[in-house]
Amino acid sequence: MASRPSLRSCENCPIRHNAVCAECDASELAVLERTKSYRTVPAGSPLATAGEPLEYLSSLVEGCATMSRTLEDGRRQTVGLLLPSDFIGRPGRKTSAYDIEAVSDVTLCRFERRTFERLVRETPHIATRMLTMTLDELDAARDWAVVLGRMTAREKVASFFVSLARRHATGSGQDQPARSVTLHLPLSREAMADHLGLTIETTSRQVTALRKDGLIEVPSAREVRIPDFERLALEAGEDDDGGLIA
Amino acid sequence: MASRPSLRSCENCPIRHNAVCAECDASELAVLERTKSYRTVPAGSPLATAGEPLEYLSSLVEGCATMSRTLEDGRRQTVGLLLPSDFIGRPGRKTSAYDIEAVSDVTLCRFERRTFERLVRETPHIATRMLTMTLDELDAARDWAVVLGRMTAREKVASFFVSLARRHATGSGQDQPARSVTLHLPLSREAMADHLGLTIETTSRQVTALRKDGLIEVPSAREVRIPDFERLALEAGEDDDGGLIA
DNA sequence: CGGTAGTTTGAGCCTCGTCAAGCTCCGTGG
DNA sequence: CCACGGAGCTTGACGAGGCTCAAACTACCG
Repeated sequence: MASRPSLRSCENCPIRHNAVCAECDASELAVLERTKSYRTVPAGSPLATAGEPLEYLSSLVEGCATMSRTLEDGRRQTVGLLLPSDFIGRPGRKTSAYDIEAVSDVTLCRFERRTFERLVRETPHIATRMLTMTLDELDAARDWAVVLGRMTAREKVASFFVSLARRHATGSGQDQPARSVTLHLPLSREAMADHLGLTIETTSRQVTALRKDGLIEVPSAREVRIPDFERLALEAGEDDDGGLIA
Repeated sequence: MASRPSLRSCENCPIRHNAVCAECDASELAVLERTKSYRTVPAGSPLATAGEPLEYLSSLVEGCATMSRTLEDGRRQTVGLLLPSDFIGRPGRKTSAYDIEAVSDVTLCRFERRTFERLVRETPHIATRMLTMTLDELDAARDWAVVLGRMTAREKVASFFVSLARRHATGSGQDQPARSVTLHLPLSREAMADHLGLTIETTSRQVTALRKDGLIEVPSAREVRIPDFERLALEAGEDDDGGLIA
């Protein structure tokens, strides 16, 4: 959680090979190092507000944030879970379409919006990486729509743990989660509920049910151990290839 | 529905200014004209199958298609409604992530996948347009997640008509639907239900309810007239700016 | 030890899904 | 001209899954 000693150098950056800069060569990195700036914000702070100007575009370096929209009557839906290497903001747009909130202490690698827009225009390696990342996010958003639209509460909760385990694995360079994994939950039950389109009570009940069925262990409210990943993935409505069951 | 007489020329193409080619200049269009080919497919035909190779990337020129995923037990969720100017397929990926099905007779402007990938690499105007369109689709997918996760059946159906009216308006060059609009529904009740994460029965009941409340008129099962767009938008959980109520 | 935020559990209700029947629209054929 | 049949849509009755309201439990912190 603490900042790395030499965060200023792109070479040692923890998200060097996954973020928007992933395809950049040494000379392009040099340009980025001149224009970037870091900012850390404590858990609970807003990083952006729906409809409000967003002056900086950034990569999330450390921590976790949620992207959500809240309706007048208080209903809230999280539309994206932001983890290290994820990009925040949209080049070419002055305002944020969503509320973005740090759910843990967060470190950002920021670029002034106009500067970054120029970088996208003039650096093909950034433009192509940006496109690839956006296409990946689009697939993820559509996959999540299947969860929101068609899955039961139990499947939703199982799907959430499965996707967290997957991102944890790819984040640490594996391409498949190990058979058994222990996850730290970045989200409270309430934030999980907002992500899953459920109430906090239903979410909690389903966590309990999965635990009683031996599909997960819950050492503390913010930790989940998955003893058999494949079995949980099946519970989430997937086949063993990791695709949704055809 | 019938093909335009001179569809071969990009200049008169109905989606010239909205599709992936929108930013191209005359010389770039000339390249596209050499490599593109048209294909028409009848309503009900598959354009792609989840997990199967997709040889051609294309722009939808005329008609309507759905992008969906079906679970083993038959539950289906539509994750995108494809209308003229929408892009089909993902450069850099050999297979389709979703089932894509023509729901009306469809005309496609196609490019062989490898050819198009080269075009994206070598034509900045295509790459930037591709990025803009993908970012727009991402926003649309996230907005739809709010509908799927947090809206009631009534709000879902109202939201669908509202978004159809908006796309109808922007497709015909306005930026706001007129106060009263008549829509042809491209989707059957079943396809609507799959898009909304509802059953066909609930969808039908909510259409009836909106009609009885005077929010819509239903001259035939495939037509909807919206007498007061603002009033329907409010029913869909939006404020008068077209954003979701803050 | 008391206070508070987060979580879990319980009881009852409501919305939406399920199952089933009936209706409308059309095309076909007697 | 009407009987027939099928697909798509609507309507009804009923039940279940998830939401609401409420209370109790836990962990953490002053």
